[in-house]
Amino acid sequence: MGEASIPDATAARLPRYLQALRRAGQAGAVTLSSDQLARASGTSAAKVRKDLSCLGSHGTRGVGYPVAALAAELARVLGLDEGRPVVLVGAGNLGRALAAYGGFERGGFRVAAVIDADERIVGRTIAGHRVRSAEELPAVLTGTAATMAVITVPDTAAQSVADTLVAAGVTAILSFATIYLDVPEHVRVRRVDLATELQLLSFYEQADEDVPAAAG
Amino acid sequence: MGEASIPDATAARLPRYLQALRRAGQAGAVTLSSDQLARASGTSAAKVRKDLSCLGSHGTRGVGYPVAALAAELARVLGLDEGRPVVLVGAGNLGRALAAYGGFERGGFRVAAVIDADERIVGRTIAGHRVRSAEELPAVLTGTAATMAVITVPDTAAQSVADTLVAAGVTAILSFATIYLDVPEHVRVRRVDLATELQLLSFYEQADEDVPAAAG
DNA sequence: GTATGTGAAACGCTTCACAGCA
DNA sequence: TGCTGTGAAGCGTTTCACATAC
Repeated sequence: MGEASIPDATAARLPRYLQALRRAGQAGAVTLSSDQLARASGTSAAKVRKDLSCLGSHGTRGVGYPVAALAAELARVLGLDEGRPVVLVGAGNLGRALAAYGGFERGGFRVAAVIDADERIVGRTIAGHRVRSAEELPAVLTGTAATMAVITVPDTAAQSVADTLVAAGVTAILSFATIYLDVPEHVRVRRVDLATELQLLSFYEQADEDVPAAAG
Repeated sequence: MGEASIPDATAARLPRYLQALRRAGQAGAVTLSSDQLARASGTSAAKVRKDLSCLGSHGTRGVGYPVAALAAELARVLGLDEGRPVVLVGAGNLGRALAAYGGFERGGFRVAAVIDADERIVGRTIAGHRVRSAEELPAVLTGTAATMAVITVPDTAAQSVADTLVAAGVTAILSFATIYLDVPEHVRVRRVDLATELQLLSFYEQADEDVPAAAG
């Protein structure tokens, strides 16, 4: 059949394959070999083949993978067939930047609403959306049928926002707060944290200095 | 001894431990058990103990880990002893938001310079830094001795910026571009991508819908 | 000839279970 | 009694190598 059950490590790479395929398609490519796809998505050819074999056999031996068909298949598996509604909570610097960044639309999503607790911001228009107040959050979620949310509020408010979101039926949260959110088991949270990423890079820099003979 | 060689999976969790410890310390905690630390950093007690054992024995049986001493040790291992200089390339919406976000300082870093190619932005002051032109990049890197950089420029410019950074001695890059950067082996790149994160969340939502019997 | 699809081996990470120490 | 530190077992991921198909 198709995707019986996809390993976590594979799932985490599917969005990157989709991105690489779309870019290659826009550049005019009709087929891509596992090696080319690996290069464009920063993995290895063996991983690409193993990963894509989870979705069924879409490649042609001696030729490669059909760019358009595989991109469509990946979009389907990822649940991106139609612009999925996402609610953005927090219209501060970061929230506004993300809304303007275009990452939502580029990724196949639709900003269904923008929410902020600060009354000075409520009513403004950001990325074509009138910012709505925190009190409206439950009603907005019901109205838009959104089950995905992005949180860019300060740490102190993040847990309370998450609780409200979960109570209103949200099951997937992308959080830019630095704290670890406590949510029910059926809710998926992914965290993005600038400081953590930089610190990890810092660690590897230091480690490489200590052992400079690695690439003898 | 100390950290003979730290596994990748462990290294990736060290920043989270540090964050949790600093927060607990500010809240007045003196010691933390592996279970408490696990809860605060979103992992498991077994992982915490295994991870921290890589750094040597810093815990006390029957008591837990000393918050202040362990935080200091982690900061040392991560190379955060003094505010490490980081160069921010790209002063658009996202770059400005990150600079204002406070993630650099909170993480133990210092913004050494802000760079942008847009002449309309050059000369403005962002987070206390006068934005400098792209031509100044090599000189700025030499002058600040920065080896870490954050890239928030458009995809089309990202590879060229990365090349310049690498040529000027940068060995760690945090990129918000969606493309995969091609860099020499000794350079570490970490990518943060809103669309990828959302797509992965979307996949798990869809998967959970298809198999709703998972949690009996 | 060229590139996919896939079993099998190798590797690393996580979990378990408990000895050891305060 | 409570919690750390750690060998060993269990599990998932990556890599390898090659049969298979175009």
